[in-house]
Amino acid sequence: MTLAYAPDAPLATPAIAQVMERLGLRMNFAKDEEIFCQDEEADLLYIVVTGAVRTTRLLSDGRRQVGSFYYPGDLVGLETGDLHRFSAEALCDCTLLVVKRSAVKTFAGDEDLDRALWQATRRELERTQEHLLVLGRKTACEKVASFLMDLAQRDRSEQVALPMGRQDMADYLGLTIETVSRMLTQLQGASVVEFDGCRRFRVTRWDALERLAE
Amino acid sequence: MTLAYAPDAPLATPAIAQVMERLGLRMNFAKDEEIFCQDEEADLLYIVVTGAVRTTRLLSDGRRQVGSFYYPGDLVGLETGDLHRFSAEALCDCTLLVVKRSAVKTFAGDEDLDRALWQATRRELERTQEHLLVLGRKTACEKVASFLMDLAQRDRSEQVALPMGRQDMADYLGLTIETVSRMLTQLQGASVVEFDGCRRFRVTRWDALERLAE
DNA sequence: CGAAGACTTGATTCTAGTCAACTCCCGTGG
DNA sequence: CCACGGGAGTTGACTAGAATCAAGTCTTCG
Repeated sequence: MTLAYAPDAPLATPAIAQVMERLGLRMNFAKDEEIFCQDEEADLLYIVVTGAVRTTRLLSDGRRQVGSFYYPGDLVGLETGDLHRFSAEALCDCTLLVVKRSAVKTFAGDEDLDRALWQATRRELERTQEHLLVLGRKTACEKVASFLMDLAQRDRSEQVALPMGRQDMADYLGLTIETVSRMLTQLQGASVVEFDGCRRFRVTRWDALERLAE
Repeated sequence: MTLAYAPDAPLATPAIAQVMERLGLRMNFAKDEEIFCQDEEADLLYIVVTGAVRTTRLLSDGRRQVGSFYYPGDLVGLETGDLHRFSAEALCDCTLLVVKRSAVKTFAGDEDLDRALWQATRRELERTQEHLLVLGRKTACEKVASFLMDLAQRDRSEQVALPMGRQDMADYLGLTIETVSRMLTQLQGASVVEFDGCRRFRVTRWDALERLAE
């Protein structure tokens, strides 16, 4: 069954982007630089302008879960009440628009903005629910296939870039790097995808990928 | 590390409950009756009055993921854009308050209501993120332990009721019923919890349960 | 060119899944 | 009230899939 779910639609609407442009500050982050930290107060809201961001959460013994990846146009920092429940880090050098929540709040009367932020929160929830299904009920191969599928759908060009390393993929999918690597090799062996170096691939058989992603 | 996370706080605020009381309809559902269906249009919003509800999502081959359980005071049906991404079913005979989204929309000017609904969506997102962590990075034992912990925190009485069967627990935790059963036996063997029949338990060692839940 | 880090591959282990039998409830009807 | 039956839950033996441990190889970058 198919769901009306567009993983590639950006989270920020024009209404939000406009306000953030007006009130916000452009900031650059280096690869792996921390944008905000788990358990820190959630003061700011971000839009990715260029580059990509990951959110992560650590268990006390060091196990890590990647919550999500964010690309240009995505709102980051919604995933939260008063405290950040995840950390956010730059996946590569990137530029973000940053704005104080309190500054956004002075626009509270602005119905469009409120509605847009709520809408964005709902879309974030939808993404998280898709992710839940992947973690709970898919095999390693299905996880990796659906991950590549999501990326390829977002970036419709022939060559799809993987902005994250194997460890990030593994921690996103609830696997180890070795298992991710093996599944990638397997998908290549089945001529479903074709890698050109380890950070760039091409889907050679969409139907097969779709079927494997379940 | 501890997070300011209260899994037992109901999702509906007084502002929402008040409007729903005014505009809503009380409906009864029998055990296992469908409340709404995956891929159906999302017209209605629900508050659990008595009983409990589960949301589920099916993969084409029959694998099932339980999205969440809802108890009295919880809002159900937020988890959605225009189409329901999950089905909802009564876990036991239960009563819900039902209201049309469009009816709520006529109160759009009501800032409190809008804010409360957004807030509720954010709390739903938080719950989903906690669930994500459990599915992605915890072992079978930790999954079961943290599940029992959540239940026990919600229902602070000595004897905690399990309103769901083993299959629902398994599909919520991404396990099989056999594994859930084994882990429950194990936790009992370690004198962490004590079962009185298979639908009722008591936490005998909170510290141990907390440690096992990670 | 050399070194460090990222990725892949192989051998082995271990956790959770599968399949099958068994037990315990619990409700029903004699 | 007890016997029976069926569904839910538990337990055991075995298997499969992913994790772990340990080399390797490929990249990238100074």
